Amino acid sequence: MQASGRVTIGDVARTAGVSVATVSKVINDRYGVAPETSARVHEVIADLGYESSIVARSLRSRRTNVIGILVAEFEPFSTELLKGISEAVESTGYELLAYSGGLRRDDRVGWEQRYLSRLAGTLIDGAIIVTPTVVNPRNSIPVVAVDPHRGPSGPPTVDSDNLAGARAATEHLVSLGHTRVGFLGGRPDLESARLREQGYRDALADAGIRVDEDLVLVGGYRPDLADTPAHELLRLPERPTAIFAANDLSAIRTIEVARELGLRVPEDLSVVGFDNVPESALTVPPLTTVSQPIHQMGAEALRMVVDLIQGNPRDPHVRLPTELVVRGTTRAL
Amino acid sequence: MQASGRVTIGDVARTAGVSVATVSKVINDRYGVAPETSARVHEVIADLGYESSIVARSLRSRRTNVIGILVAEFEPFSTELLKGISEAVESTGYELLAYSGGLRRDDRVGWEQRYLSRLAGTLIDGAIIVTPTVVNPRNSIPVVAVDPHRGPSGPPTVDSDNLAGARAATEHLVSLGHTRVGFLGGRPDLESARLREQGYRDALADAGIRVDEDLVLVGGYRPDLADTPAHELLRLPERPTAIFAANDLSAIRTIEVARELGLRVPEDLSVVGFDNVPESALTVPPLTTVSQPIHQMGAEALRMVVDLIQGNPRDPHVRLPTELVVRGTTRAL
DNA sequence: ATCGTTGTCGATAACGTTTTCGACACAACC
DNA sequence: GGTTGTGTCGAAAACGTTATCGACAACGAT
Repeated sequence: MQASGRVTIGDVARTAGVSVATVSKVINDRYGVAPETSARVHEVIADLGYESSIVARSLRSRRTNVIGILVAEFEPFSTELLKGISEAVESTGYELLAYSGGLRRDDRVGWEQRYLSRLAGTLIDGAIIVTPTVVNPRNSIPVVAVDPHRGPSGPPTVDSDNLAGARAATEHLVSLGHTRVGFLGGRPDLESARLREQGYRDALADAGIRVDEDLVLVGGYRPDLADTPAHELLRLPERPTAIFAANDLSAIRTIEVARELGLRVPEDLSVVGFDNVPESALTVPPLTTVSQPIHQMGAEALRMVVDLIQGNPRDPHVRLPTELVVRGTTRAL
Repeated sequence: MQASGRVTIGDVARTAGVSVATVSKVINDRYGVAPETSARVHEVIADLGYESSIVARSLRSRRTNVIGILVAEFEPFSTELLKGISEAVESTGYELLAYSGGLRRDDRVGWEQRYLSRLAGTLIDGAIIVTPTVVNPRNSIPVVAVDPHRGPSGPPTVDSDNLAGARAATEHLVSLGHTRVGFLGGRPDLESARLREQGYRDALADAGIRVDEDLVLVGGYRPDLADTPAHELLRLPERPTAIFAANDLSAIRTIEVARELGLRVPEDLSVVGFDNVPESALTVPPLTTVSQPIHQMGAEALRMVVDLIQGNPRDPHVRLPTELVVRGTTRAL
């Protein structure tokens, strides 16, 4: 009978000869419906292939069993995170909804609040926001941020030890004899980018190497935003012999730029990345990088948001260790 | 004033001193509202940080500008696809919503229809379903499937040339002198798995090698489902000297199993995968595999579903080429 | 017989939005 | 001064669901 495709609860009710209220009770296992009635309704539901609309359901009752993952874009980091989250969700009974608006180049700021407003209070019970700039603590639903971590008073956060990782990467280059080490930065509004730069500076300072500010450029964690600074670094009169890029995508782009300029990696230029996304192993030679346990970070974020939803008390900050992975793009000077 | 977190259109209306209808018109640029009123409402919207709820909006009007990507699980293939889709969506004005229910081990069948019923007609304008078993053509919204392709009469589909790819993989092994080549199959309900097995058989037949049915086992595209058949193959009295696994995840698991059994790859066993997901480069040595242009497949799927939504006439079947990528896990006998 | 209890069911009001349509004021026309 | 337009607005219905609460019947206990 269903007029236009969709089978509604009304269709089920009509077919089964009961009211929509009763059908709703059957679906949600509410008390107060006779066994035979329930059986009949179940039968009709199976017959018609009815599935309740998430949308209508969530509009009415503030509970959907869906956790939202809000990302600006599906790039390697956020999809790795997604894999970790997906593995961890299996046993929880929650469903996953990863959302990404079609962002224009210019409104890449403030998307977090916008997405949250559009989905929260209705579609999702909790959210994991990936690399948000600002996250408003006074939200209706629990929110966990991945990346920012501005001290113990900040919002619930999962991140990794960016400072130690960047330090290790830079120390690795220094130990190979590099003294002119360039830094291609990340998104300036992110704490992780700040910490990675800090680790770079700390390591150089410890080694007694003065930081040449010409060698410290700002990128944005995206290949297209790495292009200009990479060119700039590699065209310097006194070219750096090594570059530490703030994430793998930038490092990969740096290698490409180096190739375009006729430089060999690692013979003429050593490159280190950060993240250890699977793509980092695809370059030739494979990229030396700092590994973040991204899957584990995703799993932690999921556990945290579930705990917050269910009201379980817990430490709202998790920081996981990083580790240097030496592969093929670094070499002694 | 907002009582419980969420700012609704009602709050905006009250604050601006107009009706909700007027606010709605302002938001949607409908005709019939005075410029000054519009300006005032816009101001209030900015002040209150109002964002219309996707849920309520989509419940009422059958148009959301959101495209759903329905997956059983966020594993490497579907997330690669997601990246391709995400790149292609930028210019279209659509938003992306990737959905994955928390599937239990046993209800991995029929999830496509279930997800579709829950989201379609309401939340999303069109859907891309990744490796569905059945896809009902009589749906309310346009649906593009990635993977199945049962002839020109099937539903709109994007896939790759599985047959040629599997053929190339097997021929590669044969050309290296392998005659006992095992096949670790994929999800039996998928056309791609069928075709990959067919390509394997064809190549062996062409080479004049009889197919030993003991060497053809069924897996399921997942590491856990590859475990048993991998063990089985490698414990055979007459062990195969090479294994062609129907996807990279299975191939990677096969390598691990081989290691556990004390076999060296590629010295004692050559392994070829299928897909060329980034993870395939992470193994040591990196995996020889058949490359599918997954990003491009995602982009094609997106273009197709957008065309279908907008009613543009187009060929509902796209098949992209595959290519053998020889890396480190294969060696001459 | 009456009363409370228990079990079953359905009307109905929300949830936040869009859309339709009628109300109203005002200007312009004959 | 009536009639017709034109511009602006709001009341109300609708979307598909859940939650509340009252109606009703059957039944056992007084």
